[in-house]
Amino acid sequence: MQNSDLKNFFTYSFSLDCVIFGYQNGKIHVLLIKRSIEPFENYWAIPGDLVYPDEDLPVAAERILYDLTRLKNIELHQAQTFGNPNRHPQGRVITNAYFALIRIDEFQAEASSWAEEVLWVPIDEVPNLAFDHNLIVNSTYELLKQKLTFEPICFDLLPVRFTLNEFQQLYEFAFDQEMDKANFRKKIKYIPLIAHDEKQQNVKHRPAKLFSFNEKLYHEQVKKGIYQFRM
Amino acid sequence: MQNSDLKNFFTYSFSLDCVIFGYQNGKIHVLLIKRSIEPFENYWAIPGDLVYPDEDLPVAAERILYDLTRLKNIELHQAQTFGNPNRHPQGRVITNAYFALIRIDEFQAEASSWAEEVLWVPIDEVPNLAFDHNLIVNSTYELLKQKLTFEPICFDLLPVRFTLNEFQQLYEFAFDQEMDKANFRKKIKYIPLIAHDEKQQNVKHRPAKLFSFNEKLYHEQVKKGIYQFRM
DNA sequence: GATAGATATTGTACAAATGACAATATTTAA
DNA sequence: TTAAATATTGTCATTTGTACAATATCTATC
Repeated sequence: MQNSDLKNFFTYSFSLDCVIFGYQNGKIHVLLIKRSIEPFENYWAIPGDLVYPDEDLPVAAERILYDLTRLKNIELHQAQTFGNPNRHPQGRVITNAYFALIRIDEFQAEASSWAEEVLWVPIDEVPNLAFDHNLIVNSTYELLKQKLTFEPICFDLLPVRFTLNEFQQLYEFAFDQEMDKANFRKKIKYIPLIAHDEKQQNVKHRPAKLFSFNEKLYHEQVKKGIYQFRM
Repeated sequence: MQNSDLKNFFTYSFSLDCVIFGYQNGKIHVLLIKRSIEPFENYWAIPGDLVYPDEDLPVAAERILYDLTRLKNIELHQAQTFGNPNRHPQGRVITNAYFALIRIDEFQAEASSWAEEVLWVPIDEVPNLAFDHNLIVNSTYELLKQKLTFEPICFDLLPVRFTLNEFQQLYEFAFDQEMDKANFRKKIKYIPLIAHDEKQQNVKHRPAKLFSFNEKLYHEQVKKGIYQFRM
């Protein structure tokens, strides 16, 4: 990109910021990067950058996340758009937040490009961030909590094959609500799960059966209108 | 705006489209305008236009809606952002949808600016629209239905004082589900309503009691955490 | 002012879902 | 073989949901 182009681009441009929520030890974290460039050099921020002129938003989300953190194969979901005219000190930059939920230990984040460091920080210990990124993180966290009720994104936080107890623990954490084991199993009766023959390994007690989310059946049922996910 | 500016602006710009849902005679409608300008001249579309470089999004939403339809004092809510690179034939235009819910008979929509006509069309009879506006309308309608479940925005669609039957009709339409009268009354048992002494007027049968939504009590209960609205 | 017509409002009985608690089953470790 | 640990299933009272019926109250008409 030439300098003159950059100038025009930057008087009115569109960026995309990724709020990556990571689950570990029963806690939700957010992935931050340290900026090595102006503006807000040396500030912590969420990974984000300008969208290319010919790039679709979901593609941009993946590219930007990979460029800055080397994370890939993560399903990103659209969140809110933030367009305050003063949110970026160098010009009008409207930004669209995308978010994802991952298990921290299944991925390896590495600083790349102009990201100097990466850091997982618990959601309730987020420091002062660059731009309006605190607003973006908080708003997106609220949205996440709502979406957990209506969309089966909780499975992003579980291993592909999980025990019903793991599922229940996640539920209890996400909705901050304890639940009886037997009753939890009744509650999820209609969620399309695949029961495998395989069992939990290396536990000092009766191993639990492993399940996985039946994504194909889920989409079929939703399409037919015979099922709507609700936690 | 000068011609050269316009050119740069238009190679990469940001617009805002308003999905205005209107309720009348037990049906949800969408407000359309007929475009008198290219591209998509003479096509029906939802009211939308470019956001000014210094304009915040909520302000732009109000301005654009007023410019094209003369509607004002309507509470607009942000919905999704649509950024497919080919969605606009003349360049890259990313657009952010905003939506609102109103009672059609309480407002007067009038074509203005480059809108040649305005039209309320039932949600299930929306014609082929300009750009990707069918996608925007459908996605936003899904979002609306989700929000109706968790937030008491349905009362925006009812008269301030309404009968339980009116309320039920709205429910049945919004969720596309018929319901027994007696059972509907049980279902809404915990929704904070004020029962007035006043009754329905000018009907040829036993008039129904009038109710209104107890917004004050609702907010108090939500604040205390003793109640969460759910339809 | 009595009665039919229309819709509002309330009641009942059964089915299904929920919640608290208990019982049984399967594995490891000793 | 038995204890320890957790998985899984079962029971029953309570609440909520559903279908249907009964009663109440108003208007219109004679």
